[in-house]
Amino acid sequence: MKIGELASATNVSVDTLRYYEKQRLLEPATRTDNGYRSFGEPHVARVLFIRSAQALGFSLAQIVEIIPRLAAGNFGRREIEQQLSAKLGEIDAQIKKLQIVRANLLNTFNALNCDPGLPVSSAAVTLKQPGARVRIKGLHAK
Amino acid sequence: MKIGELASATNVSVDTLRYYEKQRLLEPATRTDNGYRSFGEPHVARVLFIRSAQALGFSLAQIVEIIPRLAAGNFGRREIEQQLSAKLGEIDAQIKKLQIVRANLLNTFNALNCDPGLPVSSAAVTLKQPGARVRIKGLHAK
DNA sequence: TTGAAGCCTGGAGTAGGCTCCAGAGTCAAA
DNA sequence: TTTGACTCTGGAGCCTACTCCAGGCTTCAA
Repeated sequence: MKIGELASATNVSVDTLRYYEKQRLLEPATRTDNGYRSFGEPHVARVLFIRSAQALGFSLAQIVEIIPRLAAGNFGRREIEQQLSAKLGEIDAQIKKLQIVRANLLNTFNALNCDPGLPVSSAAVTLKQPGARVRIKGLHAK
Repeated sequence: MKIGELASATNVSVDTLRYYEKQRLLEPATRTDNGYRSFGEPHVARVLFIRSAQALGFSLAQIVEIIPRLAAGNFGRREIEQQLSAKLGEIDAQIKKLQIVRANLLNTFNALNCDPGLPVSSAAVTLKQPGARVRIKGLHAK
């Protein structure tokens, strides 16, 4: 199939597919006489694999590293488990970080609601990391 | 104080401080005879404000927009509330997204643990968006 | 035959927030 | 006086994952 067909089959743009090829995420397609790329079913599977791995939070750099080892078959369950569990840890850390930001934001918000409407001029917010109280100078929480 | 001192006081690199000045996040420092920048306490407060706002998830572009209005005092509580609440929504959306990714990852992981250790060769993972079951072909969840 | 759609290549641009560099001047301590 | 730390400027580079472009060839339907 031609690149446009692969694009439709995978819902990935032709530009992106050429980019994947250049990044060695896809094996170079064979070429027809006119120089057009010719892809097969394995390419469809590969693109879907790439997209799924991305959805799991893996970067293209990580994926490009995993692929040849999968292909060679020397990628044991234990290794896959390690990669997945490392990724799980990263995601949990990221969620935790966002939750801290969220809590900080909420504190700022609450401080705002409880305060008399002072003029905001040289406002300065100071935060401490985990679940910190937020002070807004000039709008200050007492 | 010199730029290195401001850097120490705020725990922000000199490069970053010059970058902030260039981006108009910091008022241009006055200069001493030798051309060195000279900062004062307000600059410390400003840098801390910038970092705190960043910690709350605001981009520098958003911060640079907020600052002059804060300085001018024409930034009402309602407007601040709107900005904060919009940001809260963004963060919640981001957390939700990560939780989906996390669930997908966990599914992949579980599928792995329940399966007999088949050789992984042409592995292909397929995902559906929310809380989807994950199949790993060649390692497949039957 | 014509025109549109699709394909090719190499290369540049995008966003965001820095980070690093060269080459030169300044300053303070030993 | 020398050394080393610090400062200055303008500009380039980094990272990720694309996205777009020009200029040119190929294919296909009308």
